[in-house]
Amino acid sequence: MLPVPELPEVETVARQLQPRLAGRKVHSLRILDARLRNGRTPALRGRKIRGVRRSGKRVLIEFTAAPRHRDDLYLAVHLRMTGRLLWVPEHAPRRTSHLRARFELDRGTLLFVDTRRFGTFEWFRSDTEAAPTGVDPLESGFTPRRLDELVLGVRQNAKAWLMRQDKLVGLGNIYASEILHAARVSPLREIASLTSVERRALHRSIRRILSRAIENCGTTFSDFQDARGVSGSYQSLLAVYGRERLRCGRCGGTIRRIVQQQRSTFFCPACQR
DNA sequence: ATTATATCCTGATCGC
DNA sequence: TGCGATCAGGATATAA
Repeated sequence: MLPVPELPEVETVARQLQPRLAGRKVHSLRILDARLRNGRTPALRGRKIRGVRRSGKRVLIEFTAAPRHRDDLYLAVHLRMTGRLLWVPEHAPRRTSHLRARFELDRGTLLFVDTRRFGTFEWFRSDTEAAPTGVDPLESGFTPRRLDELVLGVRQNAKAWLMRQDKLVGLGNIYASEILHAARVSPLREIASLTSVERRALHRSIRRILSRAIENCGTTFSDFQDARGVSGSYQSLLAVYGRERLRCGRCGGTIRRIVQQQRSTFFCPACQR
């Protein structure tokens, strides 16, 4: 199973890149896939990387101003399905398939590899401009009250709602199922019909599942020099996703797979009401 | 205005 | 063994 980058995976990528890239000077950027050139690609020569962090589901790379470029610059990399940001120390000229862009740095190279080419580059001049529209579920502003406001008047089912990036930013197909299971809420429930007790459980589950995933993602993506970079223990954390017909670890019921919004949803009908 | 659906893309897997 | 069909899903454009 491929670890599709949702919030915890993107957080992990950003945390691992930060110490390696912060302070590095950029010699050049070569974009090899024209799809990554939406509008103008700003000049990078002479800029340094100030830092790398997560912004919603995107990796935000912050560049300093430079003598010839007076403004700060921000690049938001959206990994979508198969995008990988790989840091290669020194000059290790490796043959990499699906290479879409490469940053030559004063020490090492940053590669953007993306088999399915869904990934995107977006350039911004300030971090407010780069900020996502939805609420970050791990920020302090995401309170139970805020959740109440966000679901107000929405008539979608709980699964579809959780994946709306204009409400909460960062959840995808896998964690949406996991969170609903943790909250004991059926994915079929209309989101605005949840009781206050259920909404409270949902809020808790969103934060708990994401935090726990972040704690464990170090083992999911452990090695940025390996283009595969993915190993096993991720799967053992999943309570329902990909576990159709298996037993629910909480109640012993049988996990079911249904299709919502053309996407698989996994849940336990016995304990998710 | 809000919600549902088709589309992008390519490697892996499935069925015959 | 081979080959076409199907599946996977984040976000967006388009349709309802």
